[in-house]
Amino acid sequence: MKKIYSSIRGMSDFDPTKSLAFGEVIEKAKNVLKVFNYKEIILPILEEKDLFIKSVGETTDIVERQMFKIEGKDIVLRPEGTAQVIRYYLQNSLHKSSNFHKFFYTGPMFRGERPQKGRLRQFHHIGAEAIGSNSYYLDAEMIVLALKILDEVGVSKKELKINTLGCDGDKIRFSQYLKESLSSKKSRLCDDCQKRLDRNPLRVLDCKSQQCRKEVIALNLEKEHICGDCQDKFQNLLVLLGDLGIKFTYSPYMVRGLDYYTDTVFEISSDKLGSQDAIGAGGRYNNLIKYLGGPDIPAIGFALGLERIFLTLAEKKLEEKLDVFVATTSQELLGLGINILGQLREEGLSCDLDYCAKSLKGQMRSAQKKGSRIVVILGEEEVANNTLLLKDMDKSIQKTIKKEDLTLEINKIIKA
RNA sequence: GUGGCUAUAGUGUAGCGGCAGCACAAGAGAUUGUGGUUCUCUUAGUACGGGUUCAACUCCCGUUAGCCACCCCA
Repeated sequence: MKKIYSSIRGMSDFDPTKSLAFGEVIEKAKNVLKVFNYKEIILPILEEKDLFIKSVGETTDIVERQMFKIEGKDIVLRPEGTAQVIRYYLQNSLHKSSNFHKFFYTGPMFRGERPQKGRLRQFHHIGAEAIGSNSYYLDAEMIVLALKILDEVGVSKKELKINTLGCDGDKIRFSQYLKESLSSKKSRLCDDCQKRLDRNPLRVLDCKSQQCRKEVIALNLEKEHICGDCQDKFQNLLVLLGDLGIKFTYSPYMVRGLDYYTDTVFEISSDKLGSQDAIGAGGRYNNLIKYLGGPDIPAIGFALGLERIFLTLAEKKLEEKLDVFVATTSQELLGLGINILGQLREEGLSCDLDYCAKSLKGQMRSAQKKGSRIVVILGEEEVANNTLLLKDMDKSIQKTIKKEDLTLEINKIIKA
């Protein structure tokens, strides 16, 4: 038996129906982004590995074991977009051209995880970044924008979770505190958390294990680890969101897994997704630009997972209907048929004919299957009289027209 | 990355250690230039590679892919 190649693990094909839905979602999202004045940038799929080590974090799973490397080079397939946008921003010294920028991007991202529903090795993000302001009004805009996009594309049920991690100083202090206060109880934490305590103590906070949760609650954490400024800002943001009518859940134990996040973090989830329930997430990354060698400029962004968005959408029967199908009574007339197609396509009408030598009956069947609104029938009789037979498929009526009236008559039917 | 489950025409599904069925879809046709309903016919399958056995789609191992939970994240 001949070998049939299959796609690479975790990388799926989009069939015509999915592609149509994909295009529709992207288009709707882009319209919202445009209304919010975000500018699209299209960036390469390959980046220097070090960019992600420095931004996402050396000890994160993404960097430690999920990146696809180009053999023999320090180049990887991008696992996410934020670091890349900042790379672009700094490379072009955009802070010198204006003190505030809004960008968005869409495209494939790559992470070598074990695939599951809602978790692919090649998946698609649509992400937005706003660079140059630390205002909580901007935080609110970001959240409103993410929700608005999801509304527009038809994700009805979703939950917004929000938290603040505090500024860099807060994060360091709090990590230290957790390390110290939990070290005596280390043996009671799950295996994962014992490791986390050394490497990334904040992650212990959102562990799902009952035992770890108990220990975290026992610490009786207030928000004292967050400095006054950050607390005020966060409070203001929550009030503002309330005023804007945004429903949210304050999730004090939510910690995002990418090192660059600071202050406000949020996540939007759906209960239709099973284990991989986050359809979008984002937050501030006020230190990233400085950390990547640029000036001290605050920024915030989010990313939505397109495949996960699709999973939440009820499967719609999306079909592209054909305006006109051209049927001929013999193969010899195909040349004339093709001329007609050319004429119709100039008018922007979608049309097609049969290349498989089907009988007229067969052609009618396939016209019907393609959802054709109109069938143009071309036979010897029509050729002799310089006419065409025009059939309205919905009404099941047909009439003979003069060849030169073709587009006129078709438009009459379509616009009726 | 860890543990587990699954794999049968294009799709959805039966079945059995001894001839692989069904439905839908697809193609052809039903007095010859016309679609949808109906009827007839046709095409098409045990994911891949090994092993056990007289005999494997069935049992075992491996590979690949998908799924579930964990992990991670969008």
